[in-house]
Amino acid sequence: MATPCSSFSYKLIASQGLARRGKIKTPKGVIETPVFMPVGTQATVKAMTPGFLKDIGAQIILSNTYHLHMRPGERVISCAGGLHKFMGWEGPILTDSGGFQSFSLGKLVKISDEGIYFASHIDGSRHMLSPEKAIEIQHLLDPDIMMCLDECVSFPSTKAHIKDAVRRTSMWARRCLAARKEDKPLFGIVQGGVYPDLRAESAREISGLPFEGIATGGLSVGEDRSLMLETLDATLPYIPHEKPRYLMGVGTPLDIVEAVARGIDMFDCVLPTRNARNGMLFTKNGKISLKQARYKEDNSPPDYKCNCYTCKNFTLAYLRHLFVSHEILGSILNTIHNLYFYLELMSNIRHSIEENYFDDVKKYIREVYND
RNA sequence: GGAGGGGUUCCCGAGCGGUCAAAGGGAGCAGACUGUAAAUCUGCCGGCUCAGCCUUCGGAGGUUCGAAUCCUCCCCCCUCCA
Repeated sequence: MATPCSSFSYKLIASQGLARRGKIKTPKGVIETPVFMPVGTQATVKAMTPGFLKDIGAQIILSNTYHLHMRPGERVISCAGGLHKFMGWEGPILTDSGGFQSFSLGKLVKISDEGIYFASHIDGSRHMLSPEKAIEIQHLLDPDIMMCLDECVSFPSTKAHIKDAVRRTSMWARRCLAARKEDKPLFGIVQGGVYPDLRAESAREISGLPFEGIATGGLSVGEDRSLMLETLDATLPYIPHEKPRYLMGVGTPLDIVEAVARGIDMFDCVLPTRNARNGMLFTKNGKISLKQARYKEDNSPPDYKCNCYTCKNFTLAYLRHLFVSHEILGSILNTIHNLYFYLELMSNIRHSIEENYFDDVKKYIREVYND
């Protein structure tokens, strides 16, 4: 299918089973997939400098329309020359639409066909995000990939409620397409809760529209892993092979491996960065909680096999001390490590698909991260 | 020497006759975190043979059906006056 954005393309270069190894071309560079996108909601990946991100191999980061609209406002960013210049990150950026905030902001939100009504989480002021507005803001932010405004529904929800969210998400998808300018890649988002028929319906509708990529949203919102994977299985057959497929907001190392095995190309998740700030490290031997007393005098690195700056230079005893003392450096070092772990995992996944041993990676992660 | 204030569970600190194993912080311990209202949130935090019992509110006596709370003496600490 022809796409309206000549500067954007997806190329499949290898596969193993349903798992895909590909390349996404953007004006800001090529993205090797499967890819993990660190989350930088407020035009910053918390506790990281753009330089650190580059050093550990981040290819693309995610930012957020709702948050940047509230503060500092898209005009400030546009005036600064766009999001890349504003935040000092030269690589590709994907901006989420703010649809997820209809889920996460809970009581501060009201939804109608027109759009999402927010009471600002900052000062309580009233705002409305319509599909057209979400696209307009994103154009001003000037990312490399824009996301459609969707309605992300919490779990569990009634089928009627989800059916309505699917209907609205499809309608908004068309309106987003109508509002976007030809040169800016735009991804559609599939909803449908955990109902296979609604997922299929949503996937067919969204896939029938001329998006550059197709995202699956509304998962990992409370349902357990097996249900999430069943839902993915019910969704992916309806999503075209020639476009990148993005599973939004996912997930744990095991979630990612399972989703790659089903043909997902792109991920983003707050876990490595948030959990780092909360004293939890991902390692090749499983999770480490720095607040545990057992690490008080442990002078080993978090992970002997890890080559990140943190593991090469610091001990668990020190990292625990920083965490317990609420020292800023703790957040920085933990975030460097966790993102390095995620990005290295993705690199291993990519290599394993090319060399046909992805099953080994899958098996290994299942053993270490099976909770 | 005189006048006043105070000693509470690891620490700070409320309580001022029963509803007190004793508010609230902190520390400690454990858990959660999935398109970030998150450097956040939750639980535990005297002991036990644990729907009950035992030991605790500077110490020793006493009043009372009942005391961390009232009385007496003693031991410490702080402020002011000589």
